[in-house]
Amino acid sequence: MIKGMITNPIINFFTHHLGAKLTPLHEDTILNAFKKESLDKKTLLFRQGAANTRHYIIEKGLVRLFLIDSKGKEINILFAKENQVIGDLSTPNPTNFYLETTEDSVVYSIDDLGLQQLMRELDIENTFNPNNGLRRSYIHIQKRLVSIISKTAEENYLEFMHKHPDLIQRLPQYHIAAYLGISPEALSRVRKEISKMKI
Amino acid sequence: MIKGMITNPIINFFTHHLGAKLTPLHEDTILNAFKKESLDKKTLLFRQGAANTRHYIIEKGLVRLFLIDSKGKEINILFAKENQVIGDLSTPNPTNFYLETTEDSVVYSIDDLGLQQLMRELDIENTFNPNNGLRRSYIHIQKRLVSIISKTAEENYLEFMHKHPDLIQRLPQYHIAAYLGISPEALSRVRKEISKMKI
DNA sequence: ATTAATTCTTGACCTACATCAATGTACAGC
DNA sequence: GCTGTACATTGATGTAGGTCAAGAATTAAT
Repeated sequence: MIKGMITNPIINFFTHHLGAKLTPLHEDTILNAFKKESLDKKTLLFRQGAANTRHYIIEKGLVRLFLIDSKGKEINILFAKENQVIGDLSTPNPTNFYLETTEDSVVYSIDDLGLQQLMRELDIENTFNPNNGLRRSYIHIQKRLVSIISKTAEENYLEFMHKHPDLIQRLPQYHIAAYLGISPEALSRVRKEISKMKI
Repeated sequence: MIKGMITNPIINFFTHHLGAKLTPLHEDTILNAFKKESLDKKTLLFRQGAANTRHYIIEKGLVRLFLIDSKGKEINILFAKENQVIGDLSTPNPTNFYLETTEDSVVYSIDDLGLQQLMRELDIENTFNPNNGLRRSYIHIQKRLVSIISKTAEENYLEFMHKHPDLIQRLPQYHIAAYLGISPEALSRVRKEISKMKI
């Protein structure tokens, strides 16, 4: 076991997010279950209609989950960066989403069946954990729904800024606009207003 | 075991939603873990700030989970009717929500600790079920977020109508408006347009 | 049945954000 | 270093839905 292994994003996910305690043997089993890939910026990992989409753990880079709405416009559902997990929960059923890198990235992936098998092997399958990832994701998206309904574009952008100052740097503005549910032009104007305020 | 027990909403929840197979002894354990209450319309089950809020299974009636946004306006997060489950996932932490009956209702409730204990006793905690309720709820709210971002009030109302024709009858319009994220006046105008179209 | 309380509708006006089009800016490839 | 492509800004104009206020229609209470 080399030292760097401890901070491997997969191991990190299993220990921190799921609260599992792992033996070196466990770690080995886990690492072997995932597939590692290095990907260029703007690589599509899956597209709408694909079945059995995989779960991805990001080691390096930035990835976005998005869809194309009935008017043909992209909406960003979720971003995932280093040590975060992303995928479509409706897997193995066909997805409505696209998953794409927005930077050169290194990712580990596993399909849903593989993940279930792994969880079973490790005997940490569905620990009915009040703080499990899905529960937190649900709470998060619920808040986002409320924000989009009740707050202005400016308020939502400011909140995004405070929560994700790094993403403001790493993403083009039109991707942030497509996450906030506004047009790129509107975001540009919001930013102008904010910069006025700060002076 | 009387015959009616089979269709008890709690037993129904455990068998259908969780896919558990229950012995009569199990059923007894489950039923004893819940508290039954009969409530008048507009009864508040919990309010914002309350800790350790309970999970509710509705036997009869209709209940809404809502919050009051930063501008003082109510937003309906979720409705639950017969055989449905409702509660706040951040329990046992303090909630941001209010839970209120919109009709005279009969409900069964359990606190989060009790539910976890029950699941452990029944040894059904560890079913890593890809179609579990939370996963479906997440997918549902994700769709709703996209709809609110990308569709018009009219499209969203029509969709609600098709999915929940019964709730259209049972809820006052301002509660539906507060679910769709629009004002009651706007909903009234949307309905007028729709009724024009139908003629 | 009358009255009172809720809920719904309508009109007038307003505002946040969308859309379209043009111009500016900054990187990336050669 | 130039040139093309991607991204951001700005202005002009349109529109969905908000807000406020008044009245109509239901529903509930006595």
